[in-house]
Amino acid sequence: MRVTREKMAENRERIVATAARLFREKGFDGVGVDAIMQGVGLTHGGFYRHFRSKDDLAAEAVAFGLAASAEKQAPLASLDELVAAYLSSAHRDNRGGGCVMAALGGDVARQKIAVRRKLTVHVRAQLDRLTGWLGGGSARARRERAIATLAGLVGAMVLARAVDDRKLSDEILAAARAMYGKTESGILRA
Amino acid sequence: MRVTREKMAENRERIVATAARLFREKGFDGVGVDAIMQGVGLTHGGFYRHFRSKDDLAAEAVAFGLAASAEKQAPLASLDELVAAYLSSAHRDNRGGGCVMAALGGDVARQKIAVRRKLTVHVRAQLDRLTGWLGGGSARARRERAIATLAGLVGAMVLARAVDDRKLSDEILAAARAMYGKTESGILRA
DNA sequence: TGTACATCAGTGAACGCGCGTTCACTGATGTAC
DNA sequence: TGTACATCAGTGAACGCGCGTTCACTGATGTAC
Repeated sequence: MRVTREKMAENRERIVATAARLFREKGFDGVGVDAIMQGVGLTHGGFYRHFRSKDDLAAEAVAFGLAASAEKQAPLASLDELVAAYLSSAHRDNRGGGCVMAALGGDVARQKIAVRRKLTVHVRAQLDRLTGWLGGGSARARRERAIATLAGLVGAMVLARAVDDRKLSDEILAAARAMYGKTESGILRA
Repeated sequence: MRVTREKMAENRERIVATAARLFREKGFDGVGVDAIMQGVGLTHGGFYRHFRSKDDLAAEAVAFGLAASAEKQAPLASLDELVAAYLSSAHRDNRGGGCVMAALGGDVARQKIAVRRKLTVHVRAQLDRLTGWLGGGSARARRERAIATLAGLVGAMVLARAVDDRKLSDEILAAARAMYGKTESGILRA
């Protein structure tokens, strides 16, 4: 049943991508190695030809999800575009393909150090990016606004997903969009 | 081994309180019935004299944690006091005794409906409370600011806990305190 | 290029383990008289 | 108030199940000649 080297590399990538999606959807503890391999179309036994443990995969899957976020953001040219995309109902309803911080932020604190470190690097990068986009004020003030904005975005998405009422969820997203985005009316601007 | 009715009631309460703490610390899937009962000083078999299932307990434990938050907030007289208490390093380091939204917000979306409903009621109450505290502007503007503030507080706590760097974590809390609190300099004010 | 053999990606049964839940049992509590 | 008995909170062994991980095996791939 051996497969070509290219096929094996492709399989490995699909395992990581599938895990990145399932972990975000159901949490680290909510998905087993079996479910991930089944999602890829393989059987669980082969998993350990690719990874030393489930924790190893978790670290790679988180890195994959964070890299995907960074790629998605690359074409965005302003804070307004980012806020509109981030605080959309499409993002809320696409937990498995969305922001790792919002989907797994609470779980990451309980994960192995490799996972936490990768998320920390990402947070720093996001803050730098936001600091660049937030005009006006001292460097320190811009940095503070970047932190408050990132926190607001992540928190709004967590709440919009946690709440069991579509109208309230939509209201949370709309209010957060108004406060964190929109260059004209947004309040977190210089 | 039968115990008095009062003792039984006390045991039940201790199970709920212990579960509320452990669930916040380790997540719903990270704590077993056995660990909870051991935390109370009982054996796991007796659990089902008190609750129909672990899910049942989860709903009660979440309600307990939310009620505890409400009680803690009762003596607070202003947004500034709330923000200072919420965005403290003591709160960050006391996940088991702190905000349910920050500790379990990400997990709640995957829980049974009873849990989600209880959290939703709490979010509404928190927003009403914040709306009352945020002076100035139209009712609609105050409500929007309340939502952005709640999101910012929860998001800042999630990030401060997720990040694997004490200095960055402290910086996140400090920046969020500056932006969401402090009547004078806070930016989310009318 | 063709052949012979070694390698090893993937399979699926099996492992030990911890989970949520059940149950026969114990013995102190609660109650009927 | 005191006695006899029913109740039932808590115990700890046991249940089926799914988990992460291991392993003997298969057979296509990769390589040496």
